[in-house]
Amino acid sequence: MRPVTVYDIAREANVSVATVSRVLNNTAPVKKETRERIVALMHKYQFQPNALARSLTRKETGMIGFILPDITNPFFPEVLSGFDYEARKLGYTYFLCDTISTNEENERLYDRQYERESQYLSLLMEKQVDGIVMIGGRVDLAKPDPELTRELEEVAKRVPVLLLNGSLPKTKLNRVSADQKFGAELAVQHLIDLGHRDIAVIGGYSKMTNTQQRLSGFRSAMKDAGLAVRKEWILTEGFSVPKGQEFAAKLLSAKRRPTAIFCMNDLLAIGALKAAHRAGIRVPEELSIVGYDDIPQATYSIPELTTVSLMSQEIGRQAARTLDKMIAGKKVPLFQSIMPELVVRETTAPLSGTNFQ
Amino acid sequence: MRPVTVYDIAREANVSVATVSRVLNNTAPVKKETRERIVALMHKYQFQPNALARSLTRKETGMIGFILPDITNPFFPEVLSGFDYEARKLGYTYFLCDTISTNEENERLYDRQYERESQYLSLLMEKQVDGIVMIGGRVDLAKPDPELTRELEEVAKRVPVLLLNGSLPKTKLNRVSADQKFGAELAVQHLIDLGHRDIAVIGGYSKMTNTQQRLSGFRSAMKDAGLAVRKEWILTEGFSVPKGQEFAAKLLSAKRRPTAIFCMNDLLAIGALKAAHRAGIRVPEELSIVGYDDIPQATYSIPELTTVSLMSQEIGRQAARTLDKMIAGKKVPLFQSIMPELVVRETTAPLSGTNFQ
DNA sequence: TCTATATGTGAAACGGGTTTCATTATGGCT
DNA sequence: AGCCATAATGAAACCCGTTTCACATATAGA
Repeated sequence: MRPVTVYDIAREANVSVATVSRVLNNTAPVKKETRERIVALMHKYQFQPNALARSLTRKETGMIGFILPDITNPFFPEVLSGFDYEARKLGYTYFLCDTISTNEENERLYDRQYERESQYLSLLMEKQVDGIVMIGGRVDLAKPDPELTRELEEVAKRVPVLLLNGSLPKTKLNRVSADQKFGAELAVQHLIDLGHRDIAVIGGYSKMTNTQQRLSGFRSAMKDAGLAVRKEWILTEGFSVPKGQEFAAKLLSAKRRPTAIFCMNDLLAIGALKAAHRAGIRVPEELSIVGYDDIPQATYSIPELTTVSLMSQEIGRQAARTLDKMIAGKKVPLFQSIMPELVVRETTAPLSGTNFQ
Repeated sequence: MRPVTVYDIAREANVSVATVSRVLNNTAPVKKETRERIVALMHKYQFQPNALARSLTRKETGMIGFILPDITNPFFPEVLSGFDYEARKLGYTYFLCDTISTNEENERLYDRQYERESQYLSLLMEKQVDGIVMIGGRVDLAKPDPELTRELEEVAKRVPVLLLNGSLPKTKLNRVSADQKFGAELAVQHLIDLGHRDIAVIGGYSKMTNTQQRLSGFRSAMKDAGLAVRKEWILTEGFSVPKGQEFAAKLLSAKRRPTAIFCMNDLLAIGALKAAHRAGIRVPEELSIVGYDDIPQATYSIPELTTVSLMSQEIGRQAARTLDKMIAGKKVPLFQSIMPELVVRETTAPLSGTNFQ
C-alpha cells in the first residue's frame, strides 16, 4: 500500500503538483473551487506529505539534536522537559542523544562518552538537524581536549550549536548557563547566616567547570565571612547518592566534624542524609545540609532538602528559544546567564546553641 | 558554504555519482584505485551524505518515535535508557515525544494528552519514522475511547507500532508488558509471608489497565491467603508523592489501621514513608511498605524501599529488539511478557509481635 | 481602450542521494 | 580462440516534495 503523494492528488484533481503544493503551503492564491477539490482529495486519502522530501528542498527539517550525558540522572529530564515545552511550541521535534557509557560495574566511562558525543554530532549533521543543543560531557570540562573543542567549533560552523550549563573556555560557542558561582554563594551564605562556621563541601568532579565555579563560590562566600576553609573538608570526585553517603560518612566520623555540608548536587545531599542517619546524627538539628539542582527528589526525602534551584526547566526553555533564534539567523547573546535561587526547606537550621535568626 | 555532495565528489574524481554511491555503501565492487581516489576526496571535504536524500529513496530512515507521557517521572527515563542502549546498537535514532500537558496548577490534563499523542502519531508518520513505540497515555486505558484505538490501528497499518506496559483490549497491536498482576502478587505475598493480615493498597488510577491488573493481583493473593480485603483500604486516583502522603495519612489516622501498605508505585511509597514519619509511626517496625517499579529513587529513601522491579530497563531493551524485528518484517509474538521481581530492602519486616519467618 | 497589477496555473528544474539497466573490460576455463 | 561469469562503470530514472519561470486570464485604474 504505497502512500499517496502530491502526484496522486494532482492527477485525480486534474491539476499540476505545483498547485497541490500551493494549497498545502498556502504559498500562492488558488481558486477556491480548485482548492476545495484538492482539500477534499487530501482528506479522502488521508494524505500526509513526506517530510523528508519537503526538508530536502527546503533545507530545513524542524529537527533538533539534544545531546545529554544520562537521562537517568533526574537533573536532565528537568531541563529536557523545559526544552520540550518550548521546542514543541516552536514546531521542533528532537532526537534524544544519550551519551552514557558504562562498563559491567556500571561505572561511567568518560572517554567512551566523548566518543559517543562525536558520533552523535556527526550523525545529527547527516540527519540535517536544524540545530544542536548539548549539555554535560565535554561541555563540562574545564580544560577540554583541544581536539574535542575544535570538533565542536567545526560543527558550529555548519549548524547552530548551543551549550548548556557548561563553558568551553576560549571558544566562541553560544551558551546558556546557570550562574554556578552565584548559586554556591547563595547556598553557603545561607549556612553562614544560620551561624555555621564549620562548613564542608562534597562532590563534583575537579575537572569540571561547574564544580570549579561552585567551589569558587564557596570560597568567596567563606572569605567574605572571614571563615577558614579546611582542605580536608572538601571532598570531590563524585555526583551520586552512594558517593554522597561515602563522603559524608567520612566527614562525620572524623574527630572534628563540620556542622554543615554543602553538597554539589541533590543526589549527594540525599546520600549525606543517609550517612547522617546511619551515624545517628539528626538533620537539621545537629547537621545542616544543603543540596544543589533542586531536582524533584529534593522534596521526597525526610526531611526535605534545602537546595539551590538551578531553574532547570527555565534553562531548557531558554535553550529552545535561543536555538530557535539562532536557526532563524537572528542575533543572540553569546552567553546567557540564569540566576539560581535558594530554596529553603527542612535540612538547614540555625547552628544549635545559637539563635542567629 | 554549500555542503559537498556526491556530485562534487564525482566530478572531482572523474567518475559518475553512481560510483560514488557504490563506495559509500559498498553495494558493488569498485576498482581499488578508483575507490581510494574517492575515499580520499571524501575525507578531504569531510563529506557527509545527506540522510534525507538517502532515506527518501531507500524508504527507511533509521528513525523511531518514542511517545511517553512524562519524562519527568523517573520510571520513564529507566525504560528509555534501556531502549536507548539497544536502539543505538541497532543503528536507530529516535524522536522523544513527551505528551505531558499541564495547566497552571501543574495538574495533568488527560484529554490534552491524548490529543498530543494523536498529533505526534501524525507528525511521526510525516517524518517517515521506521517505527513507533508508545508507553502510557491511551495505552494505559482499560476502556479506551474507540476512536483513539482506531487511530492507533490505522497508524499500525502503515508503520510498526509497539505498545509498552499497557493493553488495549480487543486489538491486534503488538505489546511488551510487565506482568502487572504477577508483580502485585509478588508484593502482597511477601507481606503475607511476613505475617501481615491487614494490608491496604494505595494509588493508581482506576481507569488504567495496569492499576486494574495490579489490583487483581492484590485481590488474588489476599484470597489465596484467605484474607479479607477492606474496601476502605483501597485508595486510588493518584501516582505522585503528595498523593501517597495523602492516602497514607488518611489510612494511618483511622481508628483501625493497616499494618502494611502496598503502593502502586515507588513515588506513592515515598509519600507513604513521609506520612508515617509525620505520624510518628516507625517503618518497618510498625508499618511495612512496599512500592512498585523500583526506580532509582527507591534506594534514596531512609529506609530504602522494598519494591517490585518491573525490569524497566529490560522492557526498554526488549522493545527496541522487538521493534527492530517488526521493521525488518520478521514475525514477533503479539504479546511479550516481562516478569517482575521482588526487591526486598528495608521497608518491610515481620509483623511486630509475631515471628513468622 | 489600454496599460498595470493581481490571480491562477502548469512545465520543468531542483534537492541529494540510490538503483536499475546497459555496456565495456577482464579473467578463467575449455 | 571462444565463451561465460564477473568486475567496473555510466546514464538516467526515481524518491516526493518545493520553487522558479513563464504564461494566461481577470480586474482595476487612468
